[in-house]
Amino acid sequence: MKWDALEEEPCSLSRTVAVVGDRWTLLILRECFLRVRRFEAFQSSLQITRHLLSERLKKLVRLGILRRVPYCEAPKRYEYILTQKGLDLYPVIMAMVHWGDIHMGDERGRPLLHEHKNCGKLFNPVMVCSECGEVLHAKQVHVHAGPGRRGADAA
Amino acid sequence: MKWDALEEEPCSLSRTVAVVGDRWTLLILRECFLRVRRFEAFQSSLQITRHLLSERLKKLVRLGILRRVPYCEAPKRYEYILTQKGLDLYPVIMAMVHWGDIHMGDERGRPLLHEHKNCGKLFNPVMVCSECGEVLHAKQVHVHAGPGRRGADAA
DNA sequence: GGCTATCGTTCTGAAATAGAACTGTCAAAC
DNA sequence: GTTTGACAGTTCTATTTCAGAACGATAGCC
Repeated sequence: MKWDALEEEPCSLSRTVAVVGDRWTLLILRECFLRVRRFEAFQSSLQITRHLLSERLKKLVRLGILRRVPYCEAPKRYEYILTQKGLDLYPVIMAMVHWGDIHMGDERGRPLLHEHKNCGKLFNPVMVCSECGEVLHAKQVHVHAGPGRRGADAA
Repeated sequence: MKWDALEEEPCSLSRTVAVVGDRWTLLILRECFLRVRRFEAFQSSLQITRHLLSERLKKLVRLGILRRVPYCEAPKRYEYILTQKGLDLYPVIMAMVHWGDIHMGDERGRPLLHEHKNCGKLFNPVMVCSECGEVLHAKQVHVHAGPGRRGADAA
């Protein structure tokens, strides 16, 4: 399956995977949420090849997840900054971080701790139902075909 | 960077990416949450090559995300079923589905709708703070180095 | 001029993926 | 008792993608 084909599937997961479903893109987004913004900074902290970094940044800009903003006129230099669409990926990243904290940790403990400024406490991200506020579990969710469904695929 | 190296990074996101950071693995997990369990069923619904499917299933079993359970003695046949570790990936999948619903939709509407059996309503997944219950936004979170941090990388 | 910083592009070999065919086991049908 | 079909993989080759390193462009500073 090609990446472009994924984007056309009648499945929101496929479409999201088409955008962030490769390791470098996810790692680049992690850096974005850690306030990294410049080409050299991404490159040196990720050890990604410059070629791939350039390509991924272009893709993220094209998709409206990052904005390319000049911060220096001469020579022309740009920063890559998350758009609202990009900021909305926060739950995806945090869900992955949390799963890694729980299931892929080592004896030394968590690499990073997250503090919620609103309440001042260290927290875990929890996924809840928008309607009743209860914690979500796969077995309590029933899936229906929606209006955008056409073929056999789903999620 | 090699996949194995990713797993060793002092970063929970890297470690999670090492496991689910490729498109086929994510799509296979989607199918698992939709109750798909057998080799042929994965293959025909995903149009994945048999070779890759075989390899990915092995990897997921090795990592303890799926269990390979015999359902037929002669001939030996197996099903692939989510373990607790696998079920815990539900927030990751749902966060991606929700982002796709919001940002990658088309005019026809959502491909799938999710009903919460507990409250009986169609819902969206929402990520909240485990301590105060408020909705999480990237800008309200402050990141600290944790005990498992060593070098430059983080998330 | 020579040095450094920043942001890329270009090149070549190595690795992963796609696509199709093949293997093996067993049950049921003819 | 031979054929067909379902299931769960493995093997093979061509194509695509990625890694690693070098190269280019632009400008500021000494």
